[in-house]
Amino acid sequence: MDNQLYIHNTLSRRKEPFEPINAPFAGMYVCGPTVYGDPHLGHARPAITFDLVFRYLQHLGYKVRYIRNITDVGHLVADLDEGEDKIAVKARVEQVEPMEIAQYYADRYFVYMDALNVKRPSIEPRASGHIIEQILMVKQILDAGYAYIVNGSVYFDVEKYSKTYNYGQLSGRVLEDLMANTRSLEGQDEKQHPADFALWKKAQPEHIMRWPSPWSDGFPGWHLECSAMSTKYLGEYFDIHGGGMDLLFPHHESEIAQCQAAIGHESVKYWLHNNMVTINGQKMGKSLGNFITLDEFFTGTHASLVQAYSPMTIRFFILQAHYRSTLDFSNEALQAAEKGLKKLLAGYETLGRLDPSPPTPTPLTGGEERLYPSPPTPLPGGEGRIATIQRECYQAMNDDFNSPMVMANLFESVRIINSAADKKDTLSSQDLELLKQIFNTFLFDILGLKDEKVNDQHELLDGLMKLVLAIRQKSRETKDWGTSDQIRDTLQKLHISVKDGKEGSSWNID
RNA sequence: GGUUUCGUGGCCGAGUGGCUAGGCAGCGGUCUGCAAAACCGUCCACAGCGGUUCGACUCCGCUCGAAACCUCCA
Repeated sequence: MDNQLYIHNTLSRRKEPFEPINAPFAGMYVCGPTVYGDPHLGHARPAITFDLVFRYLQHLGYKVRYIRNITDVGHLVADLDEGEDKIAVKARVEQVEPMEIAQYYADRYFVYMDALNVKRPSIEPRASGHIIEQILMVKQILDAGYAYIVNGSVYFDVEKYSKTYNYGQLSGRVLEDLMANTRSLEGQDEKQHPADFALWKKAQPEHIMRWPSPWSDGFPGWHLECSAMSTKYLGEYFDIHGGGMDLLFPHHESEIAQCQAAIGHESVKYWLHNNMVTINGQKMGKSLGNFITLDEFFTGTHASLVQAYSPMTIRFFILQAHYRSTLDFSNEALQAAEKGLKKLLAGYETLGRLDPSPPTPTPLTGGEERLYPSPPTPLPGGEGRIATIQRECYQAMNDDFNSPMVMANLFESVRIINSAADKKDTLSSQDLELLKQIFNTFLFDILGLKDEKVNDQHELLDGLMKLVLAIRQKSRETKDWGTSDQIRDTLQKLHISVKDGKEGSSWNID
């Protein structure tokens, strides 16, 4: 069995064996949110994707330091006033401190990511808290000769850089093409070359967010924070850098250039990029205004939503697609996710109630008349069948985190569990143990899904329900269907479903 | 225009050179006081046209269509 984890490296555009630089330690940096708006479905995708990576690496025994930044300095806005800070714009509109806005939305982000059962990263550094490190890196790049100063701003010299290094190695871009296709605002621009980008930007008088530097009172450039903070916390060469595909160019390309220029060598071994969530075939994003916030999903308060969808439904929905594929939003797809998740969780509950079958002779299969007793042959599959599922789950995860394949295997497990519950299949105590282990490992620990209805009152509720169902059972035995149905209907109104089976009634919170 | 990628059944989505992905929905059964759930069976597929091959949905080429990036965006 191949235990090697393979991950798709955007740099090489192929799957490569994951070999940490400094095992058993592994370092991972992921581009986090710019906190100037409520988190939407698009934010959930990278958070959950790299949560999956984080969880699996930990499961494999790596000691992972996972860094996800909070961008609270803001980026330049091109379509508004030149050189203005995104967060500053919003702050003026709402008449509050810019950092207050950042704090508010950062808090919101944490709350919604917690709801999605996304584990908190090891460190969540803020750009505003690392101005010194960023200034230091600008100096390093200046010293190395790959930047120039104009009117208090510092720009990265892409043209010079590309004479020695390959600017475009990540995105497959060619500098000449970038030249030919960047056509706007060249006259008033301070840049020597259209492809150059800011490392430090002098603040305009109305610009609120600003810090002193050797060059001007200003703010760091678009791409610098990630280079500075990843280097600070993970070192000059680390394992994984992740983010959305939309960040590939120019953000990540520029990060590579910055680190190369400042440090003198590559800084990232594996680049991972998650694909976009689409809506009607288009990217769901801030700029298009077609995003649906997580809050709107959880409460069902958005014109496009026919109902509310729970955090775990959203998580399931995202994990049922491979992270490098686009994922199309629709109510139908989310409802399918909701039902699928429910089925998996119900399967796990059923598993907990199953008694191991004694080693019985082969049950009557086929129904043909038998002239003599059949020998006690092992059942089809037997214990190897469960072990195969477990192995395939690992193979799926090892194949670039193929969560949809893991889910398919879990559904196969549910089918087996339900068959056993229906007495159409038998499972040994070892089978049951292994199944429990598979669910705990893959469904709960690695995929990070959980049963949302479990709460502190569970024991009390359980006791009450046993009582209620015992009373109902009595009424059923006397064929008092009126009482029996009254109990069931009333419980249903409280969102508790009662199901009558051969072995008595069971209940479930919807 | 350039770069990157994609086009799978009613919907969402895996995957592979020859063997059922899976979920949801549909249909037919079993079970059941009724219901729900579950189980069994079943329908619907690989954009189009060429090429390579004993054989392609899977490789190659072209055509058509779509997306992301080239400006802040997860």
